[in-house]
Amino acid sequence: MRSEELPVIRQLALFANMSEDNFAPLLQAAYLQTFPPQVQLITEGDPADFLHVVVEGTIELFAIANGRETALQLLRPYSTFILAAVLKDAVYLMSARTLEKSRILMIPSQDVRAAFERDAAFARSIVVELASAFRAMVKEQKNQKLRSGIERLANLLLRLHAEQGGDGTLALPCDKRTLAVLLGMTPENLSRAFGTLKPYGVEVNGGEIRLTKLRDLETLAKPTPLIDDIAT
Amino acid sequence: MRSEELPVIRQLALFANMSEDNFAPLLQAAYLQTFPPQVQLITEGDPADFLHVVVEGTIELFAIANGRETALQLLRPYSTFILAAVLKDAVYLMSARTLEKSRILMIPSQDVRAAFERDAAFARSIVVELASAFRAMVKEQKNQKLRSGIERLANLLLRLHAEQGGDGTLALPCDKRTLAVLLGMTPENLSRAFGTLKPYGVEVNGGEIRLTKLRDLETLAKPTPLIDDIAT
DNA sequence: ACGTCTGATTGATAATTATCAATTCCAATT
DNA sequence: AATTGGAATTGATAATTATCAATCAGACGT
Repeated sequence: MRSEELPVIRQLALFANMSEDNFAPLLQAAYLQTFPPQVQLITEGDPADFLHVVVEGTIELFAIANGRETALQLLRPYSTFILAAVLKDAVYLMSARTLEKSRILMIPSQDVRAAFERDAAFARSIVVELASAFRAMVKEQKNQKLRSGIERLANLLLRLHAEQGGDGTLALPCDKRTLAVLLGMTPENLSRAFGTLKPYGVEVNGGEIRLTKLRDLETLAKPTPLIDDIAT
Repeated sequence: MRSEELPVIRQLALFANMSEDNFAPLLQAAYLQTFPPQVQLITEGDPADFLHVVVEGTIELFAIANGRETALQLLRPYSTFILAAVLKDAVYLMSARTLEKSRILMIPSQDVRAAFERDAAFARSIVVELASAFRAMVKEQKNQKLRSGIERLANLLLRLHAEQGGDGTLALPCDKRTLAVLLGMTPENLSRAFGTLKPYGVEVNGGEIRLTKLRDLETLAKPTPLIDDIAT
């Protein structure tokens, strides 16, 4: 793999502390590919052949059972995904598709596992990444089981608002259909939830949202760092 | 720490491949304590000072927000918990309490992190353990978002049944109140769900369950390895 | 055996969420 | 400008789940 992205990849938390001797062969074996929107990259149940890194675009992790589909996570640069399956040499538990044109770095699983054995700094980064992913899942679980749909939406809006500068406006990261399944509700209910939030200063204009009564919205949402902080 | 459990602890997947030189000091710093039922061991939001290992008994991981409480996991020997918080040196995201008299091994966080740095085999075990925990959370997320309450109960019964020998009977691992919140429903609804499952051969007698129409129950539950297999 | 307590169940009702159908909106074409 | 197709919204209704209240059952101690 050769590309102008190499320096930025090198700087990712996962690779930053790796020795050059171990980084170079890892990337040599990797592919950097661009995919159009709505392409399914991986399918749950398949063996995990590659560790994926989102370099550009948006990826949706989703799962299907009983004819129902749900979204589990939305990934933006620079996130890895299915690290756990790669490390356990197991099958994928989630499927992944591009939501927009996306560039994905794919590193063969065995190379990742080999580098883990050889490079202690990489091993440390892997563990931090994995622990973070675990904690994100725990938070999502709490979000899902302890909050109503409206509360989940309110908190998501507050989080996006904060992430995007906190100037009173925010842009939704995907279409509302995907947002709905991500929040664990139907598109129809999401529409109604936005309606319910109108008295709390939520003005919707397509994918652009204005929050005019932050205080009120926060009172409703009751955000807590133990669910809503990305970092911790 | 001195005890007759030392050999069995040594055999746990997490420690089995560790060098004796690294294992001994890790356990020297650890505590093995017995707790009565209904004791809260850790509280979400507190800094993660110890890695916990259930040596005996049952532990419930739970979380509270908005005045609601939910159970996230039930742990039996020999499971570790809050590994992620320990590795990230972060606060607990979940609280833990004993459900019955339980013996817990507690290893100071910094010793775990130090051993991770020093012992490559331990590092590998940690990663496998963490990856497994992550995948368990993903499965639980899918279980929660893709299934109705009755389906979740049906699948849990099938899983317990298989774990306990598959002879047509099974014992619930905790009281029904805890079981209900674990399944993401109210105790009242769990009662009714059991009622709904009666035509599918589910006979309830306190915590003892008989499954007399396995085929029918499986048709309803539609279990899938991508949610219900512990191992994968 | 008796009361007492907690957990479990049942009934009645309300709140939440899903489903189905029908528009409406909007952007991309022709 | 008209057309078209997908997304979004809205309305009507149903299913699911929660809540509140009351009762019941069993374990426990006296």
